Amino acid sequence: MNVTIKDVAKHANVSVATVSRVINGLGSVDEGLRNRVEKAIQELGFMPNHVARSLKMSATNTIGVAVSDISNPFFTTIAKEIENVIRKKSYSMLMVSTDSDIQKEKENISLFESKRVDGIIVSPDSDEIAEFLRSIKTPTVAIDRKTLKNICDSVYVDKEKSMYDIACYLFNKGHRNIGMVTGPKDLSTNYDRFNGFIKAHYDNGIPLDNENILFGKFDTKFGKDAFAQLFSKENHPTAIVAGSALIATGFLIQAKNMNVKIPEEVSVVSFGSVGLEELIDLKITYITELRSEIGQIAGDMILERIKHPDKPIDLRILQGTIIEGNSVKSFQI
Amino acid sequence: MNVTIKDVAKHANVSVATVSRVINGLGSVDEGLRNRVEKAIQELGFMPNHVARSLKMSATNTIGVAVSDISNPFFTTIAKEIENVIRKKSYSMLMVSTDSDIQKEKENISLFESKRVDGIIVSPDSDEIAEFLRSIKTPTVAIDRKTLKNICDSVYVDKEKSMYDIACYLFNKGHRNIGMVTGPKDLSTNYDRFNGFIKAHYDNGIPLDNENILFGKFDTKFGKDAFAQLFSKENHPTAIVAGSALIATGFLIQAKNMNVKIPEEVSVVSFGSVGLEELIDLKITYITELRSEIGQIAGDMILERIKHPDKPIDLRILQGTIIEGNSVKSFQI
DNA sequence: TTGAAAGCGCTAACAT
DNA sequence: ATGTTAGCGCTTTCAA
Repeated sequence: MNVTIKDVAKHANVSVATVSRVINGLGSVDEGLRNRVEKAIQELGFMPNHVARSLKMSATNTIGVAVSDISNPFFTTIAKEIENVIRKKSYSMLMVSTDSDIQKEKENISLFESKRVDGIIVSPDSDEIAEFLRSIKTPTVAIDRKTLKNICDSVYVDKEKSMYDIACYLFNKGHRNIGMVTGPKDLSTNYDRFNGFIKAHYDNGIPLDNENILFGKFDTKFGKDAFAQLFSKENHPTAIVAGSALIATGFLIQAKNMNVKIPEEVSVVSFGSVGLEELIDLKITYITELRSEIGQIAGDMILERIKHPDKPIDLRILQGTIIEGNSVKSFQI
Repeated sequence: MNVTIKDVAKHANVSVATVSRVINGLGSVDEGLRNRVEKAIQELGFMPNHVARSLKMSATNTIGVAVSDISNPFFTTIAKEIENVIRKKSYSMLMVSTDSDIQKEKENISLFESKRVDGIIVSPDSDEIAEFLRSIKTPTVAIDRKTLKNICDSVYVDKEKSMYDIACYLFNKGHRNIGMVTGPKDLSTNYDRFNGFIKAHYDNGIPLDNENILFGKFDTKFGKDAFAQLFSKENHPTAIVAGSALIATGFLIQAKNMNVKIPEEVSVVSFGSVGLEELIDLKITYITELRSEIGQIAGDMILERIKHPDKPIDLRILQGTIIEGNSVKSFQI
């Protein structure tokens, strides 16, 4: 049914070995033969079968990418960069959503292994996956997950440091009562934020009110609810840190609903750019997420790991930068 | 190096055929043997090699998805639905960005063919690709591209009808001078909008000012520029239709900059939800894009096509619905 | 420089 | 019910 290398060989009156050499540009082959073969390929419309090649070569030139939600902009930006990097080396990207379901996550990784992808890039939503990940032999890179740093190559922004920096930034502006609102408590990335928050308080000798720390979901609704809750407190924070741009957007909506002025009545800082400044006369101060960088590095790392399967675990910890807007009030000290 | 079916067979003291039967649950195999095989699989940590299976079966259980930008929310929402549909039938998704580059587009499709994907889903950015698409034998589904409807299975929202409906809606509200701002002129989806726009004018006997029609890019910046241009006209439109939510966002920003009140001074309607109403006290009237539906249908269609390669071309034309906000002023007639 | 042939891991037709 | 074996399309060693 499909044209094979054998058909080409017959048509060009050469051996399959010669055809293979021509296709791959390996070995030396006589000018005349080469032309005949190329003509035959043209005439028959031959396309090399990568499946057969993969079987023979034990390499599929495919990278599997498993993230919780392939429609989440954080991951799609990263995926785009990954694809951009690996395509240059003739790799393709197999993408799956794990829907934050640990079972699905394992199934997907197993599927990747069965499909014999050459490398896997993951951002697991639970640390349970760690031992499973340790058991697989396919090269793996973890993105945005500090907890896997001893298990496989990892690249992530140091969220503890990010939060630490933000808190210190606020302290420097004279704030002494600040809140933090972020995603699920059991995601390490939120635990990191939590640690940075605590450490900053400790290092600056500022007492910490536990009620100022709210874990929930990375979405607008939780941002709204959390803002209302924090702002309704007797002694409400003078500044609140949002664990994501969506949460920060929730803040803005709720602040508007409650007629609370930012930054006059409460300051806001976000993880990642909110990007609505042109629409709302307010530039939210934020710390960079480095999505593109993460994607690029993850792509580089997986290729590197495939090339050198036995080199020691590689680790790339990125540091975010605070981009100042006008959402933080400065107190006279 | 890797455990194969042969190793399992040896370890369990059976033939490879028996192992294969156990793995695939086909044919009948004695209870005792089955157990031995399963134990061997466990002990050796055997994972079936899908590459070999694919070669043998001439089926990879993989769908290739090629869109212009895998970080564009329109496509990622669709991709998510596609993956959701096909995973249930044990298919995986290979994703590539074509960056609106026709050359890359062809390369990607060729790559898909070489990788022997069982089906391809595309949303080409140029009609040039049509003849190329016609030449391939792999089952193909086109999304959001009316022009391919005679070449392969297609699913799209009828943008001509959408625009027609919007224009009529505005006429009914008493508008007689309306503008449209959309993406690239050479994208059929914009040509469709154009046609609907013209037809609505014609059918309603309303004269059309060509200067009211602006083609450009599907982004915020173009939205801003176009709004400024249209609104600066001597006799500016009383309503402007945005070809995408990003363009509409540009309108909002520029309206704010120019201190133009919506809908008092100019009405706005958008293709797709802008989704900022909570933040700006304005619900932009829009027509639905049906992203999820497109993705789901595309997934169904490609599976169906794979099952029945020779059935006649299938076509699913969806109709958007106008969701009324408060961005359109009603004139007394 | 070129070709013959083995073998990658699997499925399934055929034989037992 | 189970095993033997050919063959999917390719790469590559080895021999010529």
